[in-house]
Amino acid sequence: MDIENFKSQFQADIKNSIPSHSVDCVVIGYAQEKLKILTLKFKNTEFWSLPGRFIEQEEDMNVAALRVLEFRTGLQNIFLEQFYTFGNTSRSDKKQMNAILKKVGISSEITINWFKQRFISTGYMALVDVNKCILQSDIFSESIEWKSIDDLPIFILDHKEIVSKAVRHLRNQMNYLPVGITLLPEIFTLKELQKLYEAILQKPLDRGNFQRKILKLGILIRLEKQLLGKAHKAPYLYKFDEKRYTELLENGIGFVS
Amino acid sequence: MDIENFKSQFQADIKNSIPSHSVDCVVIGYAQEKLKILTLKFKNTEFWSLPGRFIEQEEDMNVAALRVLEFRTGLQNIFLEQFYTFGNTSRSDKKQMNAILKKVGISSEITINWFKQRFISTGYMALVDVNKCILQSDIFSESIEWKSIDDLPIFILDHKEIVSKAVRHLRNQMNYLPVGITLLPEIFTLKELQKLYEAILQKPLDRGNFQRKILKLGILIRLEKQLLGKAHKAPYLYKFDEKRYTELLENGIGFVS
DNA sequence: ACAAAAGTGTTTATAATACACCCATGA
DNA sequence: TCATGGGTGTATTATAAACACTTTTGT
Repeated sequence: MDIENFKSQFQADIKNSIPSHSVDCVVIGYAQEKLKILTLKFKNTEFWSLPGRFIEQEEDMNVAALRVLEFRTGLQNIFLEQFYTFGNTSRSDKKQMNAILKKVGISSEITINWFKQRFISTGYMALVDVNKCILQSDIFSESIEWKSIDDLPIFILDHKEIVSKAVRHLRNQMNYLPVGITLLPEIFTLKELQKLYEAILQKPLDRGNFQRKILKLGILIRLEKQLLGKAHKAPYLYKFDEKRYTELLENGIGFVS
Repeated sequence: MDIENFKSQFQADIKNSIPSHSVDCVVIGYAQEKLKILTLKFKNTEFWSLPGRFIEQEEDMNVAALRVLEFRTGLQNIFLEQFYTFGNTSRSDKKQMNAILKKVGISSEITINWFKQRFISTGYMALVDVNKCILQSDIFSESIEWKSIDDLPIFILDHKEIVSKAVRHLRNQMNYLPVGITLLPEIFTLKELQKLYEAILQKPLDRGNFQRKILKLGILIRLEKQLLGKAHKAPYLYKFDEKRYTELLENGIGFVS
């Protein structure tokens, strides 16, 4: 799709969307022992944003979120959860939006006026395996990247606050979220699982206690040992017992050490 | 204000509000050892609703919620917290709205069309002392009442679901919510506090363990004994140490026995 | 004296925490 | 054989849960 086609398609889209309301997604992944957030960079600027979307008149709000996620990551059946709706008037910044639209090269009155509205935005948190994502940029953005949560770029509007509220939600609701099964590859070691938990909780856990507690839950299936070529005992590999994992999640899987 | 004035005022209000979005409040009180919900009955119908409001163009969303609460209860500085945003298309029901508006006696095209929109609604939970409220009805409603949470009336649209999600939020977040200080009168006995906790958690608590745990927290100030004229030991009266209470709430006050 | 409910104490079971020990592996 | 990290065991402490004992009060 070329630029002009994209622009007219976009104008058709916004005509069919409900005004003043959008969804913004905080897509959380995990790599190099860090939590990662999916971010988009606006063309010719240093501003980044979260993947978002408007809501069509005949579309459920969570479907709107799911669609933008499918578009951006190429994944289906993504786990996502609404965590907060941002409704302060101060979150719109006409000046900043104007400047960005200009740099990006949007001149259409309709589009500019659309973005000048005061928006209420509902935040969704999604958990994905970064290695399975095929990232998709668009006409507004010059790149789409995973950023570590302790090294985030400059965001537009209140997107920084949206991210921090999502991460807090992740931490608070950890015991009720399928963090292990969504953020890790299918097969992993206990060490890797522990590192994930430490990344989320931001504190070190006792190795022995972590292992005993999580094994006792019966949500892990032990596979053969991993041959690393390292100068120490080879760790077992594990995968999740999906059925039991989801059963237990209902009542919360607590293992804060 | 007479009916015609009210109607034209209402039309002016909706002109100044953002379309497609509203706030609905689940106002929670406590009386007769039961949790209570504030409900409004539509004129000439058997349908009840939650107190709600539209959001003005230049108004923060939580301010919109606060305003409807102040109007309905006569209270200021109410504790309230957003808990979920309801965004399914199925939640609008043009037929039901039409029928109700007719019964209520609304004939204005503008008003009817306004209510025919598809709305996204953000739910707020509020905690109040029922004895301090001065309830305020309006031109649409024939009464405003506290209903026990286990004996709720028939609600319009998805308001039943909104209530149950609010109550679940209350239960889940109990340790982070100022339930005692908002729902009870200033002065109370430990028994009364325990009954409140039992009403929220929906399970009986051990008296001895409850007393010891909560006293150890240091959030209660013991007053003189209560003279009941009953054939048993008189209980102490207590009030909250507000400063310490709010300090502890930050990290959660856990005493599920 | 007795019943009823308040206040406090005791016992037991369970879980959290810290850390120690042995094992497997490649250099 | 030594260092490294993996798997498992144990001792200590803290918390939860059940319930027993004593106190106060009006009848």
